[in-house]
Amino acid sequence: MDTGQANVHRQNGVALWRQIADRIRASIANGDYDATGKVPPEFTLAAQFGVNRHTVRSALAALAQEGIVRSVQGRGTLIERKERLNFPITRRTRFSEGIGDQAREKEGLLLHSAQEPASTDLSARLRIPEGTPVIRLETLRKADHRPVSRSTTWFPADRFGGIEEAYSKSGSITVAFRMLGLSDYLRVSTEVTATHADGADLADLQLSPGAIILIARALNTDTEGVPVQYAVSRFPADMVQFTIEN
Amino acid sequence: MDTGQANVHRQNGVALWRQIADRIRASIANGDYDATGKVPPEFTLAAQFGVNRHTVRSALAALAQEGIVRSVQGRGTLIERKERLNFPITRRTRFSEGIGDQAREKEGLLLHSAQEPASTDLSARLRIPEGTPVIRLETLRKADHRPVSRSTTWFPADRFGGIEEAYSKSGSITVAFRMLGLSDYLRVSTEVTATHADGADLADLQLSPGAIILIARALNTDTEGVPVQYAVSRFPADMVQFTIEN
DNA sequence: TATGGTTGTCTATATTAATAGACATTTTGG
DNA sequence: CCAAAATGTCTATTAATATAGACAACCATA
Repeated sequence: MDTGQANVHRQNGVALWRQIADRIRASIANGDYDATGKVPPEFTLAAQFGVNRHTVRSALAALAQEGIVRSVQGRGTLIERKERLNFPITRRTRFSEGIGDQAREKEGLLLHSAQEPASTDLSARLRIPEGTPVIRLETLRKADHRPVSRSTTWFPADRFGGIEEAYSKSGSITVAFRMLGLSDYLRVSTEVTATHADGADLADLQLSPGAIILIARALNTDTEGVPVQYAVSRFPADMVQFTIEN
Repeated sequence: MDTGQANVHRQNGVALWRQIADRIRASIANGDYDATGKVPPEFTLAAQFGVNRHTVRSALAALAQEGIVRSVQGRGTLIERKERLNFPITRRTRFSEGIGDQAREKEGLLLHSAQEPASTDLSARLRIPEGTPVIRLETLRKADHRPVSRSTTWFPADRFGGIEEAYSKSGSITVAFRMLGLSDYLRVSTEVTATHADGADLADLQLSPGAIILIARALNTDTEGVPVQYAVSRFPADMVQFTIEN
C-alpha cells in the first residue's frame, strides 16, 4: 500500500543503523521478503538506504539480537521470526479470545499485586470515591512464549477481593472474574496512544531500545454499566495491531 | 498514573538528547508541568535523567525548534504549546466532528489526486474486482493551523467521479460525499498501528525526526454495507490519541 | 570443482554525541 | 539594588557513529 521508500535521515538523534533496523523490521512484518525468506544482501540494502555496508551490518546485528533475523555466511540473512498479532477491540474484547488461533500457547503471568487507595484519575474512571481501596495487578501476557503485553490493571477492592489469587491461578481476567461471580463484562471505552519504550518496557517485553509501544487504556463494566476494571496495557508496536470493528 | 521514572539508555542508537526530548514532550502533553507553565530548570532535568546539563540543553533546543517550548535567559524554559487531540472512533466517525471544539479552526487540504487501478489489497477491502479504477486522494488535515493528519484515501471511481473537486472545495469528506449524493456512511473497521515517522511524515506533518506516527486504516461503507472509502491516515502520536467507545 | 554471490573481519579516518568545567548574561524577588 | 536562580556561551576531551577499502571465509550451484 504505502511504498515507504523514504530515505533515512542524519543528525536527528536517531542513529542511521537504528533507523535502518526499524525499516527492515517493518518490511519483514509487512511480508515484503516473504518470497525469499531472506533479507536482501547487505550490499543491496546499503545502496537502497544510501549508506555504507557497515552501517547496514549494524542494523542487521541489532535485528539478530532481537531474534528476528539470523545471518549465515555465504547464504545471506534469513528471517527467523515474523509476526504481528491482531487484537480486535470490540464491546466484548477479551485478551485470550482476541488472540484466538494466532498463537498456540497463551499465558498470563501475575508479576505483582497490591491494594492501594484510588487516585483522583482512577476514582473518576471507576466511578468510586477518591481513596477507595482498589486492587492493582501487574501482569505480563505471552503468546507462544513471547511477551506481547504488559498491563497494570485496577479493580474495586470491595467487590473483587482475592482477584489476585484467581488471576494467578487461571492466568485470565475473564476466568478470574467468573470465579468471583462476575459471569460477563463489557468493554466500554479504549484509548490508544503510542510512545517510545521506556526502561521497564525494554525489560518486561524483551525489546530493543528505541522500540515503539502501543498503549491501550481500557474501561470494562459489568452488564449493568458499573465499572469493574480499568487497565493500562502496553504492547510492542511491531508485533501488534488493534482492529476496531464497528 | 504511570510514574514513568525509567531512566534513559545509552548506546541504543537513539541519542540521549532525543530520548530526553521525547520524555519531556510527553510530560508536557501529560500536563506534568501545568502548575508552573515551565519546564524544570536544566540543572534539575540533568540530575533527573542522570546526564550532563549540555545534553539536556540539546533536548530543549530540539523542543524549541518544534515550537513546544521557548527558553528565556534568567527566567526558564516556558511551555509554548501543549496539545493532544482526541479522536473518537465510532460507527459514525468523522474527522471534522471528531475534533469538535478541541480546535477552533479546522482545515482539509487536497495535496494530490489520481485515478488508478485497484491493487489486490485495495480491491479486497473495497470489495471490487482487482484493477477496477479507483480515485486516490492525498490529503492533509490541520487544526488551528497545525497539521494533525496525513491521509491517503481511495474511492471507487465509477460511483464517486469528481470527488477530488468536491473535497478540494469543501475540505471535508463528509461534505464531498453529500455533494455526490451519499448522505450517510458508516465506519465498519479501523486498524491501528504505530511506527517511526518517515521522511514524508516529517515534511508533511512538520515533525522532528524520531517522532512516532499512529496509523489508522479505515473502511467506510454506505448504509447498505457497500464499501465507499478506504483510508490510511497518519497522525503524530504526541499530538493525538484515539478513543474507542463501545 | 570452480565460480559468483554473500557474510565475516580487520584497519584507518572523519564526524557527531556526550561529558566537564568555567564564566557571562538576564530575570525575578526580597 | 543586590543576590539567587536561570539560561547562554566558550573551550577541551572522550566515546560512539559512520565511512572507506581490502580481503578472508563460506555456501550454493552450474
